[in-house]
Amino acid sequence: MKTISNAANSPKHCDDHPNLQTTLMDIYHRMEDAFGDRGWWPASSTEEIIIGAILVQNVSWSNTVKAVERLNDHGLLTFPALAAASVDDIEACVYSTRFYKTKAKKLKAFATHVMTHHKGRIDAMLAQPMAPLRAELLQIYGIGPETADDILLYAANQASFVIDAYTKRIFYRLGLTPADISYESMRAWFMANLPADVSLFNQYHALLDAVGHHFCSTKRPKCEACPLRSKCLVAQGKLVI
DNA sequence: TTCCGGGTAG
DNA sequence: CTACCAGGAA
Repeated sequence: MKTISNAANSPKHCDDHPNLQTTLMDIYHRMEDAFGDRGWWPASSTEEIIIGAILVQNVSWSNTVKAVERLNDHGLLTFPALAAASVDDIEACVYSTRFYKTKAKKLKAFATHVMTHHKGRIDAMLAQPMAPLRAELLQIYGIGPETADDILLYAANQASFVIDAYTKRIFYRLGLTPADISYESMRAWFMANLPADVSLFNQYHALLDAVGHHFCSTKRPKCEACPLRSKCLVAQGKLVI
């Protein structure tokens, strides 16, 4: 069994529910033994991570990659360039992302925000403390809670736990959270019961995505091969879906 | 709640 | 051929 960072192994900031932390780390290690290092977020710059996070909203990763590459080919993979570009030109680059008109508006809105409020310096914007930065991100058109946490974790390297549809589905099936839990409640639950470690949160979300994508599908989950089968109510026939 | 509305894996 | 994808706005 692999070991992770020291911070992730020491129950420093979360001694209210030591048993729950043990459970969450057990789940983590079972997934890591199965998938190894996922290496999220695959991108070569901070700006590319943010642009990709917006484009991938409810869109497949393969279609997102096409759009990022086209933006790069047209010199639009920076916020100064996006802020100056026409919406029509951006739309042409991100056509592969299903809601391409909405995506183009979102990219331009974020780029304009960085230019207007931070003189184009994304690094300065991301250097703010987590709470005010998260609040600022949520006020930008096109940035909801999941994308804000993607940006905080993968672009700003701050320990904000990302919740997505896979996370909710897997933990409901594990019997650890309600089916209708809110985004903010579930994020707070993870962050209250795990050490605030960027590498741990990064890997944890990436591993949940892998389990969700490969095993824990909405219908016909592949429980027999799932690394979490021994902890899961569905795999043990105790929960019908 | 509904709209958005390309692309591909199965 | 259908299902559904690293969501968010109105």
